Amino acid sequence: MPRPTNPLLHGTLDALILKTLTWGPRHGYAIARWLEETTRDEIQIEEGSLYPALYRLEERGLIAAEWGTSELGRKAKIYRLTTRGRAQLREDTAEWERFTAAVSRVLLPAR
Amino acid sequence: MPRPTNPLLHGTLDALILKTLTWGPRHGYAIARWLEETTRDEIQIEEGSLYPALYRLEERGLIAAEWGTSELGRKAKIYRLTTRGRAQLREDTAEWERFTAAVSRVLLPAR
DNA sequence: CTGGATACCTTGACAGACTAGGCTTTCGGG
DNA sequence: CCCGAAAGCCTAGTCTGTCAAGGTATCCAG
Repeated sequence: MPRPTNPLLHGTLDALILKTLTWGPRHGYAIARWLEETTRDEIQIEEGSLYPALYRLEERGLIAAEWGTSELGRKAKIYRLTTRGRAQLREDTAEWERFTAAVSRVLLPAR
Repeated sequence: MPRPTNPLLHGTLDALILKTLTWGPRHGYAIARWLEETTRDEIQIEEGSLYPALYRLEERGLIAAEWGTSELGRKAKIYRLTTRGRAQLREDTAEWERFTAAVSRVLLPAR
């Protein structure tokens, strides 16, 4: 039973990527693996979503890329969080908390 | 300063509408007003999102419509939750809880 | 040598919220 | 009496962002 494509991810992926990079620079493929592991496969990161997201973030100056080498010795594009990215993450996180709190007030009242 | 269009809403609007109708039948306009009030304006329901969403839900048999009269005596389309809608809401809510829990594990670790 | 994992990239489709209009009716104020 | 705002509903088109499905190249195991 494959998980249906998840519209809930809309808008949160960027923040998830930024947060991942707070633990240190990583290449794209590793970011996806780490996210899936951390969310216990609850959130699947498709490569067709991942790479466009990385470009978006780089273009906005929130992350910076540099070609390097993966742990396994492969060529890989290593991303790191910029100062602006760190600030954006704070904003995104706050926004996300406000939003989920609002939805919870509707969906899960009296808990 | 208008709030930028919120991609986070993607996918949650349907559940919010269904949940609203668990408190009794309402017309579209009232659903939007109730949601904005309950979320303290945190979530703005645009009519361009609302009405298409209502059609979607009606087409899926999750809500049912009937022309009637609003509290102010105006002509209004009154929606009520169907049995299938109630079941869908349970699923959507569970899905939403799983998803937000996963995101929280990433975004808000060690809390 | 074949298949799978690692790693990156891209095109096109699609879903869904939003913009920006439009319509009618009612009501209150000037 | 007129005008504007609020109550209600509707929709065509745009935009954003995820996804499916392809592609490339390298390396290693069997």
